[in-house]
Amino acid sequence: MTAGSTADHPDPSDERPATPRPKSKKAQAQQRRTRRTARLTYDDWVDGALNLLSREGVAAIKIPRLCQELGVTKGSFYWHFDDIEQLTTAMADRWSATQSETVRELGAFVGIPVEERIEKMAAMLVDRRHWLVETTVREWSRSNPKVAAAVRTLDQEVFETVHRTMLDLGFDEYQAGLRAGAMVYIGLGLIHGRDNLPTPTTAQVHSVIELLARP
Amino acid sequence: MTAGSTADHPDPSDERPATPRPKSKKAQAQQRRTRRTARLTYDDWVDGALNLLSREGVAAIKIPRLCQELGVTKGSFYWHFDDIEQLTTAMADRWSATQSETVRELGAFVGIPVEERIEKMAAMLVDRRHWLVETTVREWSRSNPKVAAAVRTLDQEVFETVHRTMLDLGFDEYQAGLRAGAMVYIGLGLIHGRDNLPTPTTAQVHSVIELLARP
DNA sequence: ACCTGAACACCGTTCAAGT
DNA sequence: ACCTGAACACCGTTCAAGT
Repeated sequence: MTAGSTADHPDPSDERPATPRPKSKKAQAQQRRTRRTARLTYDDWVDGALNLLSREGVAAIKIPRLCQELGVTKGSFYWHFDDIEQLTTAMADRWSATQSETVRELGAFVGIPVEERIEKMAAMLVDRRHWLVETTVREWSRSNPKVAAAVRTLDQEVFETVHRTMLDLGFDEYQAGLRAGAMVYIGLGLIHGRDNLPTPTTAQVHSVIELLARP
Repeated sequence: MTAGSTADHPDPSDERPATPRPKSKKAQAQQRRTRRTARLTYDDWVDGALNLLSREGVAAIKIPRLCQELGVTKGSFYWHFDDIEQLTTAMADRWSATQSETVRELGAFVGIPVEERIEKMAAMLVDRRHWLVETTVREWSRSNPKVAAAVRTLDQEVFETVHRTMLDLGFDEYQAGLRAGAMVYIGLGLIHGRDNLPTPTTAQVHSVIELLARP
């Protein structure tokens, strides 16, 4: 996947208006609630859409709904975007950037003692906050390739980190890959299956991790 | 108009027309390709929809598309169904009945030696045929509560079977629940995550199961 | 009993016209 | 540069009218 040209006509310079907004304090203040006169920028649309997404879910990402939210007509939307897919792509890009926080958090794991790492991983798995976001985003990823790509990157990053930890614990390549894979797939299973089966307790998660991390 | 109409009211006898079709060989032959004169039954619609689903995916379940497929107009659809949700519900019911095959297959596991059970479970996990169906149905379940319920039942049934196996292997209640949960969540993770991470080999799946099934 | 045909609301998309 | 307003295609739904 080169560059990011989603459409079938390659014109990279046109893909994203590069946000040439002057945006004085006046405009910035007006953005607070009832914006009426201030023109919208590309970023305003993406912000508004992500805002809507988090508040009302993936079903609310409809052009009329968004236009109502921003106080403009549908024609305005199509001045900024080629189609609704470009919007979701932009949303996915923005989300990817934001979510790098989680990746950094994972990267920091490598610096700390292995025992603590296991503790932290167990904590991340049981953290309900994560699940809410993850479920929404992964549902969204089913209908959006860009989001799917971002999720895939995160999954691989998680695997790498866990894999590294297993190697640091003294497992050979095969065993480390095995156990890391099991852990990551358990995590993915938890994200998708927690509604169908009794959610494991922190103690149980901890026990399983110990089981897989012990030689 | 409230007489015998299939409106949105509790009237069990009316809920499902009970398929009172005579359906002679003539009609049955005509159903093959270009049906034109034969009237459609409730079951014809459900069959056609499931057929479409398997051939063209969840996106093809549109009323105009289905009508074109069956050679009738949209009005016909609304004589048989209250809305599109009732169609998908009927499809889910039919699928649930079909899928009981998998459940029976699982039930039969309890009768065989534990070592073989583990073999069979590993085989089911690696069987690509399962994944294709599972992925489609589980994607569908995200937008259809009836399908979601059927999937949940299956998941619980799988957990019960694995749990039983762990108990039969000699684990106590806590350990059996722990290890069964880990296995099932790994399976769910595989269904959803196989595109994001390298798919484990049969040998690897086997190793992990042995790891979790060994005291 | 089963279906047609036309209508309506709603969403995505286009475009000429405005400022 | 950014937006309005009106149009069109498409999908879900309703309903009077046909056989």
